[in-house]
This record gives sequence, structure tokens and C-alpha cells, in this order.
Amino acid sequence: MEAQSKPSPPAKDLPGEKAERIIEAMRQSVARRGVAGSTFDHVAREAGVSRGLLHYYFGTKERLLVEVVRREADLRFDALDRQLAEATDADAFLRLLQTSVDEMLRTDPTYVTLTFELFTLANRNEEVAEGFRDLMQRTRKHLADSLRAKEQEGVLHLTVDPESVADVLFSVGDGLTMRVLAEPDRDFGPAISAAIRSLRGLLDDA
Amino acid sequence: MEAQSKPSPPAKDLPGEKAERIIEAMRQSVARRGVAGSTFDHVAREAGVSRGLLHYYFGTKERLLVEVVRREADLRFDALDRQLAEATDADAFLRLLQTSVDEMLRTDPTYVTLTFELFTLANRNEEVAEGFRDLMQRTRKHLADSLRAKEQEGVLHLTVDPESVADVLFSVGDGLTMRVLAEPDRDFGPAISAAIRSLRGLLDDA
DNA sequence: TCTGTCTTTCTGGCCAGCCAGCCAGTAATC
DNA sequence: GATTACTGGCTGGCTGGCCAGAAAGACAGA
Repeated sequence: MEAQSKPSPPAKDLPGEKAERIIEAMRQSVARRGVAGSTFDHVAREAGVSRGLLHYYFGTKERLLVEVVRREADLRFDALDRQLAEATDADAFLRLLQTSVDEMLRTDPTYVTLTFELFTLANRNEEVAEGFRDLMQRTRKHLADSLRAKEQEGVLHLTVDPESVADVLFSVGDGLTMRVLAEPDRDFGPAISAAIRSLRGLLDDA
Repeated sequence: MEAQSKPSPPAKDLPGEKAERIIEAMRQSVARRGVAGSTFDHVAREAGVSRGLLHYYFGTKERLLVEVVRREADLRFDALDRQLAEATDADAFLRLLQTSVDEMLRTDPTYVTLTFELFTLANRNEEVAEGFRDLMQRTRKHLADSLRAKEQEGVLHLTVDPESVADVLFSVGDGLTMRVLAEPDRDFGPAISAAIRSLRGLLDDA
């Protein structure tokens, strides 16, 4: 995307730093308060701009949420790439996965909460649905590409196609994270171990 | 707290058939319109009662939603028991799982949509959070008990504790269902096969 | 450098619509 | 006649979107 090169009348791609602040404020607000609770009033205050500016940039709440989805995708790619870079065998790969999940849960479960918020909204809004679909597709493709690369390096030996592995991996990740968030006092160690044990069957035929 | 519990000291549980209709109407409405879109006006009309009756029985929207969660749990138990009853070995068990998931997706993905709706609401309402926690716990326990029974019958040979198996199984189920709903045109056959293949590692050490 | 004009960015008051909850009152039941 | 079951009009509060206009730049000419 082009930065704030010029103010284009038709499509205001990225008006600049204030738009960024708004999107990020909305993202955090949705994770904390939900879509319904994220009023323009709240978000504007947290972004340090006026309410009107949200309409000036994005028009409607839905379009702002689509931008939130887009940003979310970018953030996930960064996180994914950072995590997978250093794996040198299937065990290391799965260990990295586990620690990154642990860390995510301890520090900021925004991702998963936001995923579910956006999914529920997507059921009722085609614009958001399209964005969400794109988020799922791109995330899957991204991980699948990484898996393919790891396979060529000899780190992994996939027993099924990489896209399917990505689907299963993200699915069990989302589902478990939801459960951990729902029952924070329960020890999910055994469940996470079981998940990893079952995933190994897809990553390594050794 | 006990505003509407006057009529029957022994049990405020079931005011009757109208309350049932309200709960079921709310359940379906939440799955279709989301929590925010499920106004008392809509739900009352669909249940064939007046708006005021919803307040008369449940007081607040949250308390009505807690009843929805409770009902959801009951429905799930029925479905689970029906599905697992006839499995005679691990393969049959997993095949049953696959067909029941397929059928659920084709006919009525209410379950999963509702799960996510309630989860997002639970983030903001302690009453609902408690109900949701209970839903997760009871569902897990229920499947774990079935798994234990199947193990004693010699149908399955679990490689980890049944509760963890249940967690992983439901997690991957929820996550995949969400993805299927988000991308209805994509063929998830390979992904579902991959999921089942990975789950086999937990169900059968043969 | 100053000044005036035009454009873009940004503000916040306003409004119409919606909703949960309240409550006064009516119907049903005993 | 009294208690319980039920109704629906009302309201206060909130929200997204609109818009008139204020600030902030941009630019030209003197």
C-alpha cells in the first residue's frame, strides 16, 4: 500500500497516522468490549480524535471494521513468520508452537477474541464477511507456504497437503484458546499436549 | 435477584411452556441475528407472547441468555449420546464423527454460531461467563464419560486422558466449523480428513 | 514576509431511530 | 375477592450518521 503520498479523492487508502490510530483503537476496543460496545464515542476518545473523523475516514462502522480485519491479518503474518523462522525439526516446530500459544494466552489473547467477534459479525454483514474470508484464506496460505518451505528444507515431512495442515492447526488453536479463556482456572496443559501429540501425525511421518 | 421467583418457592426452574418457547425463540434468534440483534420485540413476536412476558419471566436479557446456554447444553448432550451410541470401533467412531459434522453443517450450524456468540458475550458479562463455563465443562465431562465407557467396552484405546481428548475434539470441531461457515464455497474435505487422521492418534494406539 | 483565497482536514452539536426496562392496568385463575 | 399471569404504552438513554462550519494548510501575488 502507498503511504500518505497524496490525498486521493476517490479512495482514501491510508490517510495517514490518524487513520492508523483509529484502526488500532478500534481493534483493541473490539477485543475488549465487543463490536456492539465499541461505540464511535469510545474509540474516538481512545484514538485521540473527534468522533466525526471516524466517519470522515471510514464512512460507516462496518468499513472501519473491515480495516481492522486487514490490520489483523498483517499482524498475524508477522507473528507467524517470527515464530516459524527458527524451527529445525518437527519437535522444535511443535515446541515453538506451544510456547507461542502459551505466551499469547498470558500476554494478549486479543487475536482469538477478535476472531470470534469478527466471525459473528460476518454472519450479518457481507462486507465484513468478505474481509473475514480473506483473513482466513490469507492466513492459511501464509502458513501453508511456510510449511512447504520447511518441508523442502527437510525439517518437516507432511503427511497431507499443507493447506489442510494449516486449517487443522489453526482450528485446534482457536478452539483451545477459546476454552482456556472461558475457564482460566483450569489446567489445560494435558489438553495442549494432547493437541500437539495429535498434530504430530500430520507433520512427521517418521 | 429473585424478583420473579415468587410463584413457586420450590422451583423457579420452569414457569411453563411459554418460557420454553421464549428460550427456544431466543436461541434461534441469537444464532441468526446475534445477541445484539435479538431484541425483545423480535423474540417475543417469534415466541408468540408479549414483550413484557420476557421481563416477567427472566428480568434481564442476560438472564434469558443464561437459560439459552443451559438449553444448549441439554441439546448437545442428546446429540452426542445419539451419535456415539452405535460406534463399535475407533474407525466407526471417527466415521460417525465425520458424518455428524457433515450433517450438522448441511442442516443447522446453529450450535457453533451460538457458541461463538455466547463466548463473545461472556467476555463482558459475568453471569453469561459462568453459564458458558458450565456449558464447556459439562460438555467435556459428558463426552469424556462416553469415551471412558467406550474404552471399557474395548471399542477405543485412549492414549491420553479422556477430558483432554474431549477438549481437542471439540476444539478442532469448533474451529473447522467456523472456517467452513466462513468459506462455504471451499472444499474442506481434505481438511476434515486431516483432522480425523490427527485425532486417531488420541483414540487408538493400535 | 504578509495577506487573501481556496482546499483539505477535522470538529462537535444535532437528530431520528432503537432498545431494555419499567409499570399501570387487564385478563385469567382459584 | 384475591392472587397470579400477562400485556403493551411509555421513557430515558444511547448510537450511528449527518452536516455546518471551524481550523489548518496550500498557494499565489505583492
